[in-house]
Amino acid sequence: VLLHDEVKQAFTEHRSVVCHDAKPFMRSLMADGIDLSFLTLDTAIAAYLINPSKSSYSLASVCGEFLGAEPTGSMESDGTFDFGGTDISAQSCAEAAVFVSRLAPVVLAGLADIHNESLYADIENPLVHVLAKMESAGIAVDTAALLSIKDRLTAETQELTQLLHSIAGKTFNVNSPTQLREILYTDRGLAPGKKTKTGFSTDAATLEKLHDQWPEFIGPLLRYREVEKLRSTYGEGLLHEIAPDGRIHATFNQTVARTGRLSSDQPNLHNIPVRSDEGKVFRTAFVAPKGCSLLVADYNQIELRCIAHLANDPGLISAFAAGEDIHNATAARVFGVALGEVTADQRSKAKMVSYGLAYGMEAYGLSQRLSIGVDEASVILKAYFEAFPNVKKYMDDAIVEARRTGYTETLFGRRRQIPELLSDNFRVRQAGERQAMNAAIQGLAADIFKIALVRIDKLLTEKDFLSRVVLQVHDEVIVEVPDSEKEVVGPLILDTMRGAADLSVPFEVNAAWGDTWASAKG
DNA sequence: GCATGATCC
DNA sequence: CCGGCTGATCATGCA
Repeated sequence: VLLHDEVKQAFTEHRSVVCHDAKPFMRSLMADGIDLSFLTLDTAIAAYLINPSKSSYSLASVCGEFLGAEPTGSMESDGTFDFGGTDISAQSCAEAAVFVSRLAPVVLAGLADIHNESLYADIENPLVHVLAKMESAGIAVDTAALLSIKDRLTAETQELTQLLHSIAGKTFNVNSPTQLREILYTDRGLAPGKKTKTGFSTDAATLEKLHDQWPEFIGPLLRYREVEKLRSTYGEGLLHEIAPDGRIHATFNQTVARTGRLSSDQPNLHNIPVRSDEGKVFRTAFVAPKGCSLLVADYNQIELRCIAHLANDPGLISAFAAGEDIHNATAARVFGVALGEVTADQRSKAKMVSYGLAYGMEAYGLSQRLSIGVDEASVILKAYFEAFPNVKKYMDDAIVEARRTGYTETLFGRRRQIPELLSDNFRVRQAGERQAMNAAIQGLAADIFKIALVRIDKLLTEKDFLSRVVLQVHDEVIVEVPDSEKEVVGPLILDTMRGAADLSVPFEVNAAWGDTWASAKG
């Protein structure tokens, strides 16, 4: 049995630690006051860079792929360090260690083959420690505020349930699409919209179309859906995740998203509502502790800027360089009007096209977003590509190149294989084309953001600031800053984010201070 | 365990 | 003509 001090010495003084999925382990050691800061290789993350599309990066599956053999140990590690381990766990840990040591040179060679050494060493590897610290810090939550939000929502769902039962003339489970189908399409005899695998759809888009045929029922039903989602996922869900220290410690996954982005679970803090005022209130429950403020800093239009750079499109580049309202500038070009003559409708359409671009948009998707016909959407899309011809060329080239090589690559060398491009199935192939257009864009944004995160942490650590990054949402960081450090730390963070990469367009970073995540968001 | 429908970027 | 937007996570119902 190892003593604490020996463990501490081993992990803190050994200059080269190789590990498979180091973060949970790091976080567990952190709780015991041990800082594993000399990670040199995480074989799970290396395997992810080599192919980010796998469904699992467990030690067994990675060994199976790279070594053709798997550990036999029955105990799968939960990543925590067990000071009082049994003989059985000691045996399987030892076996796992042997496998990791065999794996290391193989995945290193794999990284070298695809020229990912610096992507790994400069970005992904240091990020492990940064994320472990972020998870371990967690974000402070105002439990009372969260409870009162949840109670209000619960009361409203109960009222709405009563109302819907009385209008339908019977009691039923409002959460059941099956029972809703019966009421809408059988009892009431509404003309069904689109179908799902199991029957007629009852999703929000379908209900909106049916609204005028039975407004007194569908109105409250849509409202119920909205409120119930907020109550269950965010009200109940977040309350369950508050740790004894009054903070939420989510997990940030580094090997899940195929584009290179991070994901968050337990709980997912990447989809806390922001669009509706009603949902946004949950952000008031994420707070700064006494004596601190939250700095919320996010990249403005980072994906569009990536497109401008990658496509080398003069129109987009000059609009960004001039600091113009990008949707207004886009609309002016697309609809052929002067900057001052753009209507709200034109701007909103241009905005939707811009959002869709990063998703590998086609006319159908745009038509759904804008609630217009596919033919009208095609006209807008055509006008867009005529106004920004390099963007069109970039998208076409991305597909051709991905089909030729089998993968796409970001500026920093992050790869994503797209075998779907060779599928016989039209639908699958077209999904592959969208991925080919999207991957280098979203992936580059992810690379840049990860660089910023690593640099921000390095800066705060090296200069012994008490400020710490507590949350990250794709293009946004939330930093808990003691009031005494606000003046110094604020500008440092913004400068770091702006300087994370050197593209042909400048980065713009929006920043706001607040006592809660909500008040910080303009 | 899969399907549906919600949230976010 | 097909048939549906990138990437995620979670709650709930239903077989």
